[in-house]
Amino acid sequence: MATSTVEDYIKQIYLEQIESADGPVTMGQVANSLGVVPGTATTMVKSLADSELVDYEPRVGVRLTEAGEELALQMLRRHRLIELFLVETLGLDWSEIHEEAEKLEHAISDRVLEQIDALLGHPKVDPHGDPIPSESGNLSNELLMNLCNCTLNQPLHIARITDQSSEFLKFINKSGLKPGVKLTVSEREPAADAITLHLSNGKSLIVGTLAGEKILVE
Amino acid sequence: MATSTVEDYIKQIYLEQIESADGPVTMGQVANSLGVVPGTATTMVKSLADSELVDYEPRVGVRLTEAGEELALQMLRRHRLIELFLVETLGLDWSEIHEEAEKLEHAISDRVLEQIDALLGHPKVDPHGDPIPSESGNLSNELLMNLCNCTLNQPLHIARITDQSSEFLKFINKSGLKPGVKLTVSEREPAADAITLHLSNGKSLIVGTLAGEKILVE
DNA sequence: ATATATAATTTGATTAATCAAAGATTCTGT
DNA sequence: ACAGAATCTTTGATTAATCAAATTATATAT
Repeated sequence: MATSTVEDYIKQIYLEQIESADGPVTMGQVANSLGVVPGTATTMVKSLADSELVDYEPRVGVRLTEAGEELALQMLRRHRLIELFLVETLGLDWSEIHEEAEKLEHAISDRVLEQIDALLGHPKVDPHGDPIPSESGNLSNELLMNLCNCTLNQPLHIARITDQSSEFLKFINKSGLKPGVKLTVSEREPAADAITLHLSNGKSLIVGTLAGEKILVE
Repeated sequence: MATSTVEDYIKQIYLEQIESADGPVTMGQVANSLGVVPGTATTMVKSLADSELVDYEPRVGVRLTEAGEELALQMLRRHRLIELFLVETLGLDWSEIHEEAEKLEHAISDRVLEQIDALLGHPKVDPHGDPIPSESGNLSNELLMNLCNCTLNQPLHIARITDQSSEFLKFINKSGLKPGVKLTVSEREPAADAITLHLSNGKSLIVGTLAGEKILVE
C-alpha cells in the first residue's frame, strides 16, 4: 500500500512531468513542489524507483512508469472529485478548497469516492475547470488555448484556471474570471506585457502575460 | 498539533474510561483497544502524559486530563458526524461506516465539519444512536436501560447500539433491531441466558444477555 | 507465605520521512 | 578550457511509532 507521502510525490511528479512536456523531472522540481530539501527528494525518489513507480536516472531526473502514472491519475481523480464535492455539496468557496482536498484525498476510500462521483452525476471537470480522470484512468486532455495565444476578437469562454495558489484564485474571484465566463481578447501588447479583455458583463480589464498563460479558454 | 495516532489513543482511552466507570484505564486495555503490544501502549501513554493529555501512574493506569477529555470529545464529534453523513448523504450502509469514519475523522478540517453539521441539521445522534457531542464539547448522556434491565411488557423503542463491530451490526441488521424500532420485552430467563422480544411488526425473537446488554432502549 | 501466573515496563531494533551540511557533478561564461 | 556557480547526492542525525524479548512488579492460589 502506498503511504500518503508516496501518493503526494507521485501526483506531484505527474504534474511536473506535464509542465516539462513529458521530459524527465529534475530533483530540484520534485524538492520544490513537495516543499522538502533536495536531499530528501533524491532519497525518496530512489525508493519510489525501488517500488517500480518511477524510473530514475541519477543527475538527470525522474519519470513515472505505467504503474506510477496509474496511481497519479487515481490521486488526481480523488483530488478533483473531492474539490467539486466540497464546492457543490458543502458550499465551500472554490478558492479555499485545495488544501482541504490535499488532506482528504489520502483518507477517502474507493467506496466513498464512487458514491461522491455518483452524487455529483459523474462530472467531467472540477471547480477550476481541470478535467477529472475517469475511474479507469483516462484523462480527456484536449489542448486549450490561453489568453496569450488565442485568436483576437473572438467570442470565447474560460475553461480552466491552471494556477491553484489561493493568491491567484483570489485575484480570479475578484476580477470575475471564473470558468464559464464569456469574454473576448481585443488586444495584446507584448512590450507592455498587457492583454486587454472584454467580459460579457461589459467590463474590461487588463492582465499581464504571466497571468494570461494560466487562464485557458475555448 | 496532535498526530492522528495521538487522537486515536485519546479517543480510545476516553471510551475505555467510560466502560470502567471513570476508573483508571489499564495499559492492557489501551494496548488491546489500539491493537498494539503492551510495551507500545506504555511508551505512548508516557508521551501523552508529557503533553498533559493524560495523567499516568505506572502499574496503575491512565486517565484523561481536562485537555485530553476535550480532545476526545472533539474526536467523538467528528467520528459520529462523519458516520451520520456517510449514511444520510452518501447512502452507505450503517454497518460498514465505522472504518471509513475512523480514517476520515483525522483528515477533515473544522470548517468542513461544521458544514456537514449544518447540512445534517445539527443532529443529536449518529446512526447507531450514539449521542454527538456539541461543538463546545457537551455530551448529553441520559442513562438508558438495556434489554437486560428494562421493565417487562412495557412499550419501548431502541435508542442505541453500543457495539460497533461489523459482526454485531450485521446481526442487528438481520434481526431488524435498529435504532427507532418499537418493541416489548415479555420474558427474561437468566438461567437460559434468554430474553424474549416482540417487535412492533409482529415478529418475536430471543436474544442472549450479552447481546441484550448492548441494545439500549427507552 | 511462597511459588506461579499475569500484567506492566524497559531495552534495543526497525521503518518511514525528514533535515543539515559535506562532497561530487555538471553547467556556464568568459 | 577552466573557475565558479548551480545542482545533485551522500552521510549522519532526528522524530514518531512500532515490535520482540527480557525484566520487574503485582496478584493469586494453594
